[in-house]
Amino acid sequence: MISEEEMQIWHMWKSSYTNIFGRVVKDMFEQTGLSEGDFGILDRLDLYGKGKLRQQELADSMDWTKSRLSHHLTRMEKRGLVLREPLETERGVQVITTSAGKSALNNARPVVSVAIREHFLELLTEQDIDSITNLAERAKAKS
Amino acid sequence: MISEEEMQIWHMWKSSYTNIFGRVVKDMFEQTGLSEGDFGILDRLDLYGKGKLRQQELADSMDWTKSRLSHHLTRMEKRGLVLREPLETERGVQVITTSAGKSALNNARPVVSVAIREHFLELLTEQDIDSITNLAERAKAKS
DNA sequence: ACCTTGCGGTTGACGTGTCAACTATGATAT
DNA sequence: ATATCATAGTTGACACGTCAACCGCAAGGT
Repeated sequence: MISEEEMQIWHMWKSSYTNIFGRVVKDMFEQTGLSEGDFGILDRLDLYGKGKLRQQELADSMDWTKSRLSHHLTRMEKRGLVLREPLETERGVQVITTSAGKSALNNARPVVSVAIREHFLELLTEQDIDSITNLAERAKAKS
Repeated sequence: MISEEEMQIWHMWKSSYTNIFGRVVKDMFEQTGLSEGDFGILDRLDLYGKGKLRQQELADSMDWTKSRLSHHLTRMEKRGLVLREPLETERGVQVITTSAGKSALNNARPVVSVAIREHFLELLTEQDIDSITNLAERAKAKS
């Protein structure tokens, strides 16, 4: 069993995340039309693959299941942000950023920066950063 | 703009939450068949209303929109966990926990405790608890 | 050659959330 | 009494995620 105080910690932790993350995502969506997922995908295509990546690599780098990615790409393809092309050398699919995707990404970068700074980084003390770093370490090790 | 390190903090923070929260939710669902939302609703009905609550109060206490709650209750009603009854004295709807709902809740409490302890509390130092508390304060103030 | 295995990806069903539009009803002002 | 307004709740469309079942294709073993 868990004490009332411990349960409070849990609730505070959840609501902090929900609030902050929600604000960042909302700003981004309102100002750029991109969701977190959209941004993550375009970002990785740009950084790791200069605009192209194999679907499976992409899924791995985002820690997403192939199903989740497949669904998401279907939606993004419909909006003209990316397109899919079969690989010639081996089986599998290349995901390619369209020019619309590129400009959406470039558009979004500064917006995302500002939102993260304003809604998240601004709130953090040095100690918080320590905690976040350490907790991330311990949380990852578990998996 | 944001430095590489700052972006790392953001990513670490997101993935810690996703990992930990995901583990808790998964344990709960696998062992009790309840989602976070289900549990939250049944919990509040029990604590604040001895099994009954007006829909709007419930929504407020969970920080959910009425729409979100309405959708969720529709699903829970279908599964026999709660039922809805119009108020006689005023307009509005009473949400009532069924006996199936009650036993699901009692069933779930210890499971939730264990999961939160194992996946979350175990990972925390005193300093982390401080940080969580303070950040929650600052994150709430903003809204 | 044939069969199995595993990888890469898609699909459909369903739970979850948001948003905007809608209905209905109580409260308030004139 | 009537018009207006706010509150309570529902609904439909759609984005997002998970899960399990499925398809197609390479690689290896026999």
